Amino acid sequence: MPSGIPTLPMSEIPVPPETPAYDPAAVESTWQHRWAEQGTNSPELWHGTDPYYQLMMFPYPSGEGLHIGNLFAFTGADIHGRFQRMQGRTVFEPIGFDSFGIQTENYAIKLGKHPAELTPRNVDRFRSQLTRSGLMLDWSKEVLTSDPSYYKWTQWLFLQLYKQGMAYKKAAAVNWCPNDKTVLANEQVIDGHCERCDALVEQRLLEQWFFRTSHYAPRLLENIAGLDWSEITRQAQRNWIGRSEGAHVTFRVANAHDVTVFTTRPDTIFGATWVVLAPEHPLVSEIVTPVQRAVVDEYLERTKTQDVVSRKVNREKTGVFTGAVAINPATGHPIPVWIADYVLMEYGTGAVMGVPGHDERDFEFAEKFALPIIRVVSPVDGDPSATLAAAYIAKSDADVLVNSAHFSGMPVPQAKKAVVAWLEERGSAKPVVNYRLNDWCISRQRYWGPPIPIIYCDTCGPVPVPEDQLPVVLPLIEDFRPDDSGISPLARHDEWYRVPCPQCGIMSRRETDVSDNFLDSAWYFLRYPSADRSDVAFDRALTARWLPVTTYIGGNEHAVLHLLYSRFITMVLHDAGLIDFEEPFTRFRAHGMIIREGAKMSKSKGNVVNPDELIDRWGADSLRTYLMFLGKYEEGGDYRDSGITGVRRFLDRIWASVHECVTTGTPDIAVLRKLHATIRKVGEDIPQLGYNTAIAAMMEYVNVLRTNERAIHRDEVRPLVQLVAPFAPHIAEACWEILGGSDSVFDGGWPAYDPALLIADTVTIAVQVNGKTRGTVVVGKDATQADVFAEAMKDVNIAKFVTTEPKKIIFVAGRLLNIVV
RNA sequence: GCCGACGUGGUGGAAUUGGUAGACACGCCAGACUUAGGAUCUGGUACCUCACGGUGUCCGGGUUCGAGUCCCGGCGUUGGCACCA
Repeated sequence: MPSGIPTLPMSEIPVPPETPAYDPAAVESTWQHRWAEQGTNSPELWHGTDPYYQLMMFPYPSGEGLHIGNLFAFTGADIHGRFQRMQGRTVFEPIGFDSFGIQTENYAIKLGKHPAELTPRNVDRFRSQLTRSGLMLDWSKEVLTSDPSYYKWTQWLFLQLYKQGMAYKKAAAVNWCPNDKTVLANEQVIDGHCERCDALVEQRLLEQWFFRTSHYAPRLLENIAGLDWSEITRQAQRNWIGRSEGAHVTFRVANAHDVTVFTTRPDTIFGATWVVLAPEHPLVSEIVTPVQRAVVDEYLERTKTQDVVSRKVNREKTGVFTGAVAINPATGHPIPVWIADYVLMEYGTGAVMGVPGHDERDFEFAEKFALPIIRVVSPVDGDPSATLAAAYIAKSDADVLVNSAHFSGMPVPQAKKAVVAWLEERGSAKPVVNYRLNDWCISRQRYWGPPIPIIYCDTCGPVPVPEDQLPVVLPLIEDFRPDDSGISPLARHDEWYRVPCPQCGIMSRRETDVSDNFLDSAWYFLRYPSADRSDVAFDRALTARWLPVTTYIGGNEHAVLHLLYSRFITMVLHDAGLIDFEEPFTRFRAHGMIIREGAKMSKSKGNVVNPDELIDRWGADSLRTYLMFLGKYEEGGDYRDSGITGVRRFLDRIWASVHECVTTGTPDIAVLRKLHATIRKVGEDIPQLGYNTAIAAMMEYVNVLRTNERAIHRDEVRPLVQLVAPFAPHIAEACWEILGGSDSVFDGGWPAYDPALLIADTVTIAVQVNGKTRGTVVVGKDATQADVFAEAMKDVNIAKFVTTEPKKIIFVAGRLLNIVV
């Protein structure tokens, strides 16, 4: 042992006091009570220095209770928050419950209970589970989205959007889930099926409230570049917003309005041999010729009643000719105008030009209806007259236009601009950027949500409920279940919805839809600091002090909707002058998912693990640490029952070391070196969520600490207790107290490492011959290439491979020597 | 179809970002202490080989003194978008 300090001979080791067994249940309940009594986890929001807002995605309080996935997510966020606190920051780690919404309502229906009865029960269970998990939560700022004191402000928020012109009502074909009996947002429809229950989704036409998310599409996209977020999440948002550059091109139609199409390939216009409208396109009825009227009407009827699946999944092309003729603005040739449901009214202008030579869908359409196919793009050395057996999609920037008048021979990228410019001069095109992002439909024909605060008056029209009359309280009704009438359950209660108009006083009617559950969660982070205030949604000064959120941690299943809606709401509030920032989450990290035996945990697979049982058996500290040890936090991991024992042993050894340690003598220098290396490693890993490797490093240290029969010095364990504290807070507090720490270990700072102790006197250098490692040599830290080579040649197992004069020697100081022969 | 991530022992996973592959842990094997062990402690554990040694990070090429890491081409798993013009 290279230690300068001799270890004590056995006879001089003081007999350690009897070590009490580590009893997690006792330790954890003691400290949970103490934290609650002393308000340890409730920071001083007005005066605390260096505010750090550590946010975790609040849970929906399901009937099953907290599951291991929640706990994994929360623990990771909690460790990060506790670490920041130990760095001296004032950390605010709030919690609440997303207790409104369809999930809760459906669960209540399934149990035959009322959601208002079920919710408090579920929330209570969650509270106790979260508490016994040892999270540093500030319960004094809890929010509950289904409580009038919260949804009053959700309704207020709706009114702010309304005032800003960001909320509007329109009749829209909506996705109707026949099973949940509700309208679904586009994003809740997966391949034509309901995201929640997997039923086939149908189309229905209803009057709906929308938020103008599309208005913010450019900014929502541009700002992504400046966000410190997980890259997968940023990518998902970009895909969802879906920017594409192209042009609007106008086609003249005889005796009717012009038809404008959106295209990303204006360069292919010489190959456009028809124009096609979406069935819902407003120009359809105007354009159709009398001869074609009957067949068009029949087609419209067919597509209208068609369910979403046959449209989205069965992609056989259908369509009808309208009888109308448009003029291709590039060629001047007349081309037919068709109607087909492969064109979507929601995207672009609801009309496209058919370029069968260079678009797969158009090619199919041309084949089916025998429309002409013209090649207008070709590889440079290709034959412009070669027939097309399939759509040719330009793959190379070197592809050129052909059969395109004076543009023939021009490379595609250049032609995209040139053709638009040329058409623009003639007044038939202009460059545009189009976004995939649609407006957000927030109406729900359900019961368990905030009533939308609007009153319909026969004389005044839609009138917002005055802010001083909020909240519009959701009445307790027994017949809250939806039926397939398509109207909200509240619409069955005229005693509730009949109210005088706030403007003129005549008897009017409340809006009976409630708002989307995603609206509840799109602003909860603004509410937390001001949760105890009943006079404002959020206090302006407090908000300025605590927001934007410093670090937000959550699941990537919310990468698109929740995060995008939150960003949208924040932007609107910013533009309304109500807050000073336009992005709510400075830093966002997506955690991975916990799987078990290679599969996602689910009740149907029977592989769910119950955190309560695990805490009973092993303790919350062991469970927390084990969950973090499974794998990279941002990638998740595979849960196995057997693994937790290793972590428990690790904590047992810390417990034993704390009880056995002595204050006499001095710490062992080799142990100290390892300790300081560990302090550095853990301190570097935690901020980047490298929890698994941080734990491994601490385990390594404990292995070194407990090697050999020697007395462990207090100064060798005290910093370890601090390092492990974010992971295993209860045992750390108990150990901290035993070691004489006053107050909480979380207010005791973070140990510093001594750089001098990280520099070893000797280094081990790998010696390779022709790139193959043949051995190692131990040399002084400043050894030169010659020193190392000489040392290496003393080792016969290395020297025997060096039979001739080396051709070349590569030396990496402190690392390796490679001898090339 | 478009965009992205990943692929390492029996298992979960490490690897200072091009420098001793398999840290840490589970499991397994052996030993110690025990009336006992699903407790604790010690040692071993990628594969082939008695050994010398050889092989090895999905497969095939390449760059390099040196590749799990970089490049090209496949295969597989997985996430987002998708009749989006």
